[in-house]
Amino acid sequence: MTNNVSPKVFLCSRMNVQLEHSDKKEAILLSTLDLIGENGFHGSPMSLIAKNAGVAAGTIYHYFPSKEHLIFELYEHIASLIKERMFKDDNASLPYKERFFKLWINLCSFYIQNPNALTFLEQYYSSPFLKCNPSQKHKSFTNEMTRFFDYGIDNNYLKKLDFNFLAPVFHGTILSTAKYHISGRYSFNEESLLNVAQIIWDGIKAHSY
Amino acid sequence: MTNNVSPKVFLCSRMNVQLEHSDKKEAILLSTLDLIGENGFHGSPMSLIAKNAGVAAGTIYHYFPSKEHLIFELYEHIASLIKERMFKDDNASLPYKERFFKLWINLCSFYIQNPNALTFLEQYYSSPFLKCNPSQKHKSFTNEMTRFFDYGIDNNYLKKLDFNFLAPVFHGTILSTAKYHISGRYSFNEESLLNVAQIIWDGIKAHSY
Amino acid sequence: MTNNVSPKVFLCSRMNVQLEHSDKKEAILLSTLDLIGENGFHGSPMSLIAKNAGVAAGTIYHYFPSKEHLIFELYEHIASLIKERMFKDDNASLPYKERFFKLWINLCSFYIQNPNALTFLEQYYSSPFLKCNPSQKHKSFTNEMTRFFDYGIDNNYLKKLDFNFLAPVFHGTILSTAKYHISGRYSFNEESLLNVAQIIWDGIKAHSY
Amino acid sequence: MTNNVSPKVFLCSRMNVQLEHSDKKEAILLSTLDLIGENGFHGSPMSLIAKNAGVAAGTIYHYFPSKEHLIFELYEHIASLIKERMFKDDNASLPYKERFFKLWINLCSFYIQNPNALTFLEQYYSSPFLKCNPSQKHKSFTNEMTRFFDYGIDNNYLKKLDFNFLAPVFHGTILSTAKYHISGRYSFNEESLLNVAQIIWDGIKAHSY
DNA sequence: AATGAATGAGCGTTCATTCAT
DNA sequence: TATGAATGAACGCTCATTCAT
Repeated sequence: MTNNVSPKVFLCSRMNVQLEHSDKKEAILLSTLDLIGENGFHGSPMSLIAKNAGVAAGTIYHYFPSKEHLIFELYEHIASLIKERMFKDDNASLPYKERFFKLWINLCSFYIQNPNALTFLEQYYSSPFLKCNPSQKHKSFTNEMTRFFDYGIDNNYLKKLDFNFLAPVFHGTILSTAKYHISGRYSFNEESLLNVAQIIWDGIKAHSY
Repeated sequence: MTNNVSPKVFLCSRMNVQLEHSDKKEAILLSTLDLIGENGFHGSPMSLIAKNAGVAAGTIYHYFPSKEHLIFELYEHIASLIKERMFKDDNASLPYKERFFKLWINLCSFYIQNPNALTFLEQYYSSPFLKCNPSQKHKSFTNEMTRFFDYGIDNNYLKKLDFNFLAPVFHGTILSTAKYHISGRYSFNEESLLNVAQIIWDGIKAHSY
Repeated sequence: MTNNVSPKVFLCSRMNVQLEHSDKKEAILLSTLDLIGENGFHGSPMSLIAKNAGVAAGTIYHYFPSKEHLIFELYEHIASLIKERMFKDDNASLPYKERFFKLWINLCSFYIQNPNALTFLEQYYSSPFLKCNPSQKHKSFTNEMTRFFDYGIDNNYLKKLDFNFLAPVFHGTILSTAKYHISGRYSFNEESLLNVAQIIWDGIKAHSY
Repeated sequence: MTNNVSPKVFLCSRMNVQLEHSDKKEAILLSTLDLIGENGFHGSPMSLIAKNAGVAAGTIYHYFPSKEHLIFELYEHIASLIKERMFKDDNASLPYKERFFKLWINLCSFYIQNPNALTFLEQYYSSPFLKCNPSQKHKSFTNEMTRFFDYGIDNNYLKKLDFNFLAPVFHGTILSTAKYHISGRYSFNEESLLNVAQIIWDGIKAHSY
């Protein structure tokens, strides 16, 4: 992995971009991410989030109308971050294969560097939260991916595969790989991540390619 | 999908094998699965599990010493079921590729037919539950998969890939595909599942194959 | 102390006298005494009393209409036992001083040999149980003591003291001494018990005596 | 008795010394004392303690981490109070006999004026609470008494008696007398209390005295 | 007579949220 | 804006008691 900044600092510094209007709000979001990442929703009462953020419990309610909204807003932040990080050095002029590897590695590295973000997302997706919120951020992310895969198919880099086949393959392998790493079962480095991405690439690349 | 029995009945009928000594215990486990599948751990208080199972709250504690144990036991049941279902028609004398497709489809179909089981497992794995229990069932499942992949590599059906690369690819795509289906974003049928499995197969099969 | 039979066996054997019509009832009473002596009322659920007695929970209700009645009946047993033990070798023809020491030592020894009985009584008296039950056994015991003290006063062995002054002095020192012993703060033997009784005797004996 | 202030007000006013930082905390402690005094630990659920104190159930947990801690803190308060009250007008320059009577009467009066405190202590000592906490307060109280008795023996006011004989005699008679009074069997006034104390004094005073 | 599964009211405790300051 | 004491509904769990067998 090229980025060796510590996960929390990294995430924090990115958040500053959007949060600079209030140190407290940022502190609350980070505290929430930390705690949920470590202990899950169960283990993250508002009182602890407040304490961990260095604010009073009531203060959280100046920034977020409820715990549910706080979590939703954190989700949106992380979703933004993910999109930004994933496509940060993407460029349509690069070779397509290289772009694919970049995207795959970027996202997987992000999860590995920010395990709390991954844990949070897993909890978020497997909770009743999502059911009411078909987040705009998520759609935007999906659109970007659709465009990328369509481009690959249209230009004969990829097999003619439905996006709905490609998406789970792409994202599912990334998630599982990152979770494998985080769980400690295997420690991936850049080379081994490339090996996994290569499997996926071999699976989706056009035969002629 | 060939099996069109409703998920709950299916799961129930399999469970009978191990639970026939008590209708109540079975009802409690099924109620737990239903509720956690629908509402998560949060949304499944013991009182509701009891009500949903048609028993009194205290009755649960005749069968399970605590909510944690109830959930763990449910996990073990589902893990057993998964292993059984996945390998149910596997046979070393079949062509390796066919075996691979069978395994992939079996597991993915199980999740699709038992969405509550999938949701439950997702919650279970992303909770603090697993951290203390490196379940025997899970190890046994992993061993079986290791053997299957080793066999494929040794006999030159698969590329020489580390099991730690294969496992996330295999399981990650299955999970994501099933979740895609369950979320309603795309409705997979047997043919489309085969298409996804084909992607993975293309990614891992030996070049010579 | 002359009696060196183990406390439980002793208590048990005495109870047989009154309980021989049913081993189960006896077992339940003894189990109750044991558990309450060890763990208090809190720590003695009916289920545990049953288990400890080797019977089913429901069986207790064949012998006792409720936990409260069970405890009351146990109280009555112990109260009987105490009276019997205390006056067991009393005899109006013995020297009065000797009789006093015998009574004092008999009761104190009983408590020391049956710490569970003492604990039980302490709990019983400091519970809301007594408030409704001005037990007949207790009155009978009190009557006997009144007679003994009146006799001492009438015959000029004792100062002319109100029974209501003598009773707390007599019983209070016995209870405190036994509790001191049981708590382990000091290990009384027959000689040291006599020393304590001597203090009381010195306090109540007639000046002329 | 010289002090005829009502028990609760008296106890309350003394507690103010240590509790003035919070009316609620004081109210909770007093409510606990009242209820346990009346109904025992059993009959004093947190919900009732809260209601009786005029606070919400959850509020108790701002002041005490658990019911066990609440009870322990109440014990410590009462133990402090007892020591303070008992020795409040003691003075080494007074005649020893007078000091003895003062101490005996002070303690007995305290119990009589604060029957809930006595009931509470009885319950506390006969519960599994004490077993883990050989309270500092208790030791300090014991030390003070040891010093007092040693002084009496060294100066030939008292017989040469082991402290372990004197302590149960002293405390046992006080407890029993106060309980006799509280139970309503006999109504002690200052004179009759002195009569009881005189019995003890006659029992322990040096022959030469 | 004896069982023990089943009950459900009630317990100690937690925590999202409010509001007086 | 910020606090944190206060709230009370809801939780996981216990246990005296009942009753079909």
